[in-house]
Amino acid sequence: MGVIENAIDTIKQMIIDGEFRPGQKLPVEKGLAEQLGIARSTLREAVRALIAMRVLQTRQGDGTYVTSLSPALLLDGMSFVADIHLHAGTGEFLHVRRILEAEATALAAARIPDDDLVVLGKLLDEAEGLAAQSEIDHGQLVALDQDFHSLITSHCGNAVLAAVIQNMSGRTVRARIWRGMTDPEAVQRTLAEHRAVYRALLARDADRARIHAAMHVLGVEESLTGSRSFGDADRE
Amino acid sequence: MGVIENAIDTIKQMIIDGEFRPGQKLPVEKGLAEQLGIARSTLREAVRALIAMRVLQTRQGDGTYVTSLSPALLLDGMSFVADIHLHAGTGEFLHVRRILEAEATALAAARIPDDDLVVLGKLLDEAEGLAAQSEIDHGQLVALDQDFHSLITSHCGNAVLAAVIQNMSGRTVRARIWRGMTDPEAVQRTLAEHRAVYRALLARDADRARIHAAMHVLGVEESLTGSRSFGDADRE
DNA sequence: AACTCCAATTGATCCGATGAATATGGTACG
DNA sequence: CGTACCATATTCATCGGATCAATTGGAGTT
Repeated sequence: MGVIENAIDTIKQMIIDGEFRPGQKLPVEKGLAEQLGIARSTLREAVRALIAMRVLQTRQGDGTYVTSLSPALLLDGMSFVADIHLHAGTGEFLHVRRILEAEATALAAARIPDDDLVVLGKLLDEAEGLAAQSEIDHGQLVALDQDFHSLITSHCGNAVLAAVIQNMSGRTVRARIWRGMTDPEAVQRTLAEHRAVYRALLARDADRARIHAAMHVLGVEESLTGSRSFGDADRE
Repeated sequence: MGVIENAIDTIKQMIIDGEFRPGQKLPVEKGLAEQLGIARSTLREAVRALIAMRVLQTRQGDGTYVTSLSPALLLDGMSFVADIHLHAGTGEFLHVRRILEAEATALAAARIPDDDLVVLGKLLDEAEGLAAQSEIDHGQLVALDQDFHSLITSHCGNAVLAAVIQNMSGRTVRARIWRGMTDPEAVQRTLAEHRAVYRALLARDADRARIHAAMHVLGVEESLTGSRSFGDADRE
């Protein structure tokens, strides 16, 4: 095994063993490099790999720190995977999201506080107001859509589940979905589905919430795979 | 934004744009560094980050290549996330796995070829033979368990779904589950659940397969969260 | 006590050199 | 002509040091 891979594993293990704890500051580069018996540039490459995994974080002039290591943080590299597979695998990612989001929405039905139900209602109102305009601001709709879904899933009681869903459709995918909705009717249908989910949550009805959430994502899936209007059909 | 982050994004974008395709060889380090206007060591740190994401791969003496970029490859960094959260978040990961594996098993009921059903049966026979010994080889059981589950989920018809499940319970988690089964009765129960899933698949009964798969993972969840026999209860 | 400013600390970036692994092309042999 | 072997060039791996830039913390001032 290479020196760098070795250093990466050593640092990882030190974290797993609790020698370095979340939020803790690591020794200075020179010191840590000597401790591991490697050159400073080599250590930097190892550190850089761990930064990419969101395990470490550096602040120039200050030091290198272990991140919070929260699932949400560590799993957010997944959105890049979703983005890079825009061409072929979008449907597969959405399928996973459908399975998880249906379940998370059902779980949230029993847990979401009344306050946040009010917020959801306001998000819906805002989105519907936006969609009624002659010039639809798709960027704003994407943001509202993201807020709506993540507010719900954040109350499913499982941080890992919420994080996976969040990253399952990356920002690029989500933006593309809404951008593809040139048909005003599709926008209306999507908003109606959102409201159906909202009503099920209001009624604290987990089963209805699950079904409406699944239906909603399924509608998105079909609008993407059904109508090949995205210019990617040329590749196998 | 830092020079390195810039380089990482540039290379990513070149891949997304198709300038660098899967399997393709990148320019030599010195050349690419000059092209991006950065020093070679800086480029190496960027490349190292992309290697950690499984986007690039280097072969000393040969060159740097773009990987296949398959979802299975890109998502396999997730298992590290699962491993690092052994202490607190195991239950949450298993919950996600339960949701996904139930669905994947149901999907596989209609798709798994007869040949692989035969293989599944053999895996079960082997595991049961192993469990009947006086000295149980837990390592071997873990391997068979992994083969059993991944053979099923690989036939769910969705590579992303299969990859996420595969990584949802990392090797460390899985090993720990089996190691925790000091009670021979628990081993027998687990094997019985495996066989129930197998029978449902044989009958091509998606609903039964889904329920038995969910039941199986749930049993594992409860054996972990119910009996705090893993020495991690000292941390909050 | 609060503020300003400077110096030490620390990561960011660059550079050049050497080592190690691989591929390639040529050469000798069958 | 084809194959096996070998020398060499190519390329990544690792190293050590130099300089730049950002942050911090304390000295000095008000």
